[in-house]
Amino acid sequence: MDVSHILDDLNEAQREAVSAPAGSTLVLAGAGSGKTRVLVHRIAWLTGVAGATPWSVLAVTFTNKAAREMRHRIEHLLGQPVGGMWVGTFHGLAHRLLRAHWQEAGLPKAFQILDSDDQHRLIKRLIREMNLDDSKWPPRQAQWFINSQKDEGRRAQHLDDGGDHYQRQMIAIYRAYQEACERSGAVDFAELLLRAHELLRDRTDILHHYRERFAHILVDEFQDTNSIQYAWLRLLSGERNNLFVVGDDDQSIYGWRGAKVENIRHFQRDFPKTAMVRLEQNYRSTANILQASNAVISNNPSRLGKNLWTEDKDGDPVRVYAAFNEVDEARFVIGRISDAIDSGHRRTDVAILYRTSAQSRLFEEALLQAGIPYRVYGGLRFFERAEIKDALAYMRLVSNRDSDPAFERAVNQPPRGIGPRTLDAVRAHARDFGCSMWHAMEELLAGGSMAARAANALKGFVEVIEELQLETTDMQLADLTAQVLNRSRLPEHFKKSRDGKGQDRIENLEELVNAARQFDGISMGSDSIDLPGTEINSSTPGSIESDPIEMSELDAFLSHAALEAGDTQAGEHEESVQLMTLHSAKGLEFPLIFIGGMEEGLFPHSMSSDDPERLEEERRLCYVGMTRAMEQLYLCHAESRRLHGSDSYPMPSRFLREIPPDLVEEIRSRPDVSRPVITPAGGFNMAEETTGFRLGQRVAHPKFGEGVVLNAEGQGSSARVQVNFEAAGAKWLVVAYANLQAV
DNA sequence: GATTTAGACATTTTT
DNA sequence: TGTCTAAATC
Repeated sequence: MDVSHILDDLNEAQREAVSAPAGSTLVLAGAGSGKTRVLVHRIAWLTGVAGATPWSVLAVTFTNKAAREMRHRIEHLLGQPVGGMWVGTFHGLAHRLLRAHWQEAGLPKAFQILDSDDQHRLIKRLIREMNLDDSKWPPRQAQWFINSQKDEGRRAQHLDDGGDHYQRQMIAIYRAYQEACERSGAVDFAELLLRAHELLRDRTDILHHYRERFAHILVDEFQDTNSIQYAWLRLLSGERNNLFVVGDDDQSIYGWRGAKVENIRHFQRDFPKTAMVRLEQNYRSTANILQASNAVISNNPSRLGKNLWTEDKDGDPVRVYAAFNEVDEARFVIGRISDAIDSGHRRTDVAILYRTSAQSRLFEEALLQAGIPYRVYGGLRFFERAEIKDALAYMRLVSNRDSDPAFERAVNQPPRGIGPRTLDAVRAHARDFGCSMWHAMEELLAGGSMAARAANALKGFVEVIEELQLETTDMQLADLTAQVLNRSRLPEHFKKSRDGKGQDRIENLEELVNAARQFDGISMGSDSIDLPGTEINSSTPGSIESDPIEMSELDAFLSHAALEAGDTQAGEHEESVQLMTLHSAKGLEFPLIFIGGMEEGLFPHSMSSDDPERLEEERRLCYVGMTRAMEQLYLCHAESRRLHGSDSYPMPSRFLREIPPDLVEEIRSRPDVSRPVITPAGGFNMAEETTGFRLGQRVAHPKFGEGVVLNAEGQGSSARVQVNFEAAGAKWLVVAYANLQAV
């Protein structure tokens, strides 16, 4: 294999990282410094130059998308497929381990994965069953509690309530939840990681096997790892310490979800001989954009320190637009986008970023009005849609009748006359005998003590599932799926709905059959089943793991649906402007970036601005957003914004002040346009005629300093204006007495 | 069992 | 202000 090109087109720091000697390596990779590139070239270097087999390489990412991209780029660079390499997400890899060693992990063979929605429903149900008031004990909070405990590696029995009521109750819910999961053979996302960790921790034979095998472990986005993921990596790396991690502490924006930036610092402590490489040359943005971003992030005290530089030209200044209100903000942004498109930019060159998803609506409306196609990131994904989950629930019952979450979902969907009272009886019986709901239902039916109507309804359901199970044995996955639609009568049910979504739902269900067919096609080709989030090896000679993973097509497909929820919108690859939250922009780049809502309270968000650590994370989020821009960066804030129904007069974000003024071009609200004002008399009027000031105009007050005119009312001597002062906030002033000066 | 209405509530999200 | 959920009602 010709490997000469592996180091050729890399800069010095990248080369140093890629060819680092065996042992632990920490690569601090700034935004746009070629992070993925280094990872991919490192793998190529290991297998091509250092003599490692693809077999011995484990590469871990956070998202399926990142995993796919990495594999793709490795194969492109090496010019051949790399079988045997494990490239996948933490969850995908943990899942694979658990499938291979389900017995040792204490799981049923056909264990199923609960997604967050399943988890939420289950917890909600349990809280009710425990006779707790779910307004006092919100399921969301319990879910958060359970997941954060698992992320820290803690089981319910390890926890101590410390005499605290709240704590005690949460622990009780955690315990009940875990028992319910065991009964149903269900594993949630956090459980995948925790179980996989416990498996390696408690079974030295298995641990040694994988330590032997994975001589090279590489981790992407290391700053996003949580405690259990880091523990898992340490366990697996063993004494060899061949851990190659890439990350950027300045881009850590998922602390709220358990990610520990400290892991980067701990890494150097835990692996004392770590080689550290900084990638500081940026290949993405112009010098002005980069300098502005550097200036903002430098306000964070706890950084490892990095200073990005570029050989690129200065480029345009960062443009800051002070909008009159949120509508004006959207109008301005869309106006600039039209201009950019007219002057030859593609729509896909442009992204609008915002802190909260609710902000997208105004931009969408403005884009719609301007007739510019757009795409919003986020939202429901294919396998998360209600109708899809309904169908999957039937499939889950076919695979495992003890799955209570699936039972609860499918039993009366479509409605077949099984009401809350019947279900309560089934639940009570299941709880009393510690069995699954399916089992409880069978016993109740056999007992004959049930009302005839309820019993018949339940029998109808039993029949559906049993028929399905009988007739789909040895059936192809796609045919099985089609048969599920037939027997469940879900399509007929949605056909009846008159909310306009019925047709969409039916089409989605048909798409599910297609998805199953595609999945079938993939796994038929290989000699083992393709597990989501991982790439399958061919065969391992005589080892623990060479035991083929015994898993039906159906179970593989169900796992795939949970671990890889699919795209937001099917087939939306049209040339369009991209809208997304700042969080989902991480890892992407666009020639033109617009960030809206640069206001105190919104960004940094009010829920994060009291705590210094969370404020730092907000600043990192700002840094992430700014560094997405290649050529032009627009930052917008509004003088007034309607938030939850009432008006607010936010101050411009502190992050704006942190940008050196010489890098900024301020854009004023169009001064030639006066806005109409409604006078108490009832008619329209121009603010300028009645008060002498235009809306949006900057004025100075002897006591309050400078501000912007937001509103005006009244006439003559009673004319008043509302001014948003930078220091004092929004105030109404009588023009005749206020002594305001235009600035 | 479906439809309507009232009430709560409102960061960020992948697996 | 807009959306989502849950009780209330037909």
